[in-house]
Amino acid sequence: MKTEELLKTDHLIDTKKLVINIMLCAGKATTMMNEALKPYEISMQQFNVLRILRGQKGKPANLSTIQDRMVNKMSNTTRLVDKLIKKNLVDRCICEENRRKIEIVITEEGLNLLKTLDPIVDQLEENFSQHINKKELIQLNETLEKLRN
Amino acid sequence: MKTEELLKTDHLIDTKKLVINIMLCAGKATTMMNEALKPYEISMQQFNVLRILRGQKGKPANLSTIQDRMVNKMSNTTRLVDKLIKKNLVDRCICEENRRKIEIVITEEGLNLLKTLDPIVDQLEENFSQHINKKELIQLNETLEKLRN
DNA sequence: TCAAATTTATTTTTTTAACATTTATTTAAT
DNA sequence: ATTAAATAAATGTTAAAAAAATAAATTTGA
Repeated sequence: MKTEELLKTDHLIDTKKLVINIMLCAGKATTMMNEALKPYEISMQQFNVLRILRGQKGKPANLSTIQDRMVNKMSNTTRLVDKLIKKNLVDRCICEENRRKIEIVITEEGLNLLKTLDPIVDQLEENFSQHINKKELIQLNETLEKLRN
Repeated sequence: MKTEELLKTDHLIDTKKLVINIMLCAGKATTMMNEALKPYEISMQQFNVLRILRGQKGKPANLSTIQDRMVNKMSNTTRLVDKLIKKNLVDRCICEENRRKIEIVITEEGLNLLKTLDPIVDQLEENFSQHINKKELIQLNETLEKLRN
């Protein structure tokens, strides 16, 4: 094998490793999250939608806004929101300016649930990065952001 | 707010970012993978099981071995293997030494499919890390491995 | 204006995952 | 040797997610 090919193969191994590492880390984070949220009978996706809505600071969000900001863009946001409505964590009404759109807001109850969950999730996120130091953490975020382009 | 608290808050923001970044990157990789595999009517998980079996180099694997090595430990490996059998990509028989176990091997057809998919997936994995340089790639893998502990 | 295209959301269908239960086999204990 | 416990996988059921099809409202452009 030529040197060039060797270098190429070597690089390929690292890129393969990267994909696996990313998947395993994401899997670990997902498992941690779901376990922490389980007692509250809320899924990670539902939790994330609630956080997106809180981030709106009262301003209602429509479905496509939520979908855009969701981590796992799932196709069926309607039903995800349905479930949150059933639990009284969010409210929905049709937007009067553009009747195709719906307006979704987080309820008081939803905000309270988030208030309960916040410290739990904070702790969990801290734990997730407990094996790396501050410098590595910052560096890691920078590199991961490049990957997302 | 005291300096200590400020530092803590600051750190929390970075750990939150990390979790989101990891999720988004994993989501991107998953999407890329699934799209590439779609024309071959095989899911990422099925593909990974095939690769695990190829890695056995002829030596049969039993269900729990496969499950252990899978990236997303799913509860239902039996049915995943069922689907691969239906497509003639793997074979299954009961292990004679311990008849509780089953022995799973990849078929010639499965190996051929992998041969077709290999360059496609290689390319995709290279693309995934195209925005970072070699040094960053190696550093990234090292840090991610620490996270997995 | 009014049909065609686009946007936004919903519904339906299919696939996958999660959970509990069951069956078959083996190992260990009495 | 017989029973109980443990292991390995399969099955059945229910819930969740993904994909595809449909529906409704709005824009656009002749």
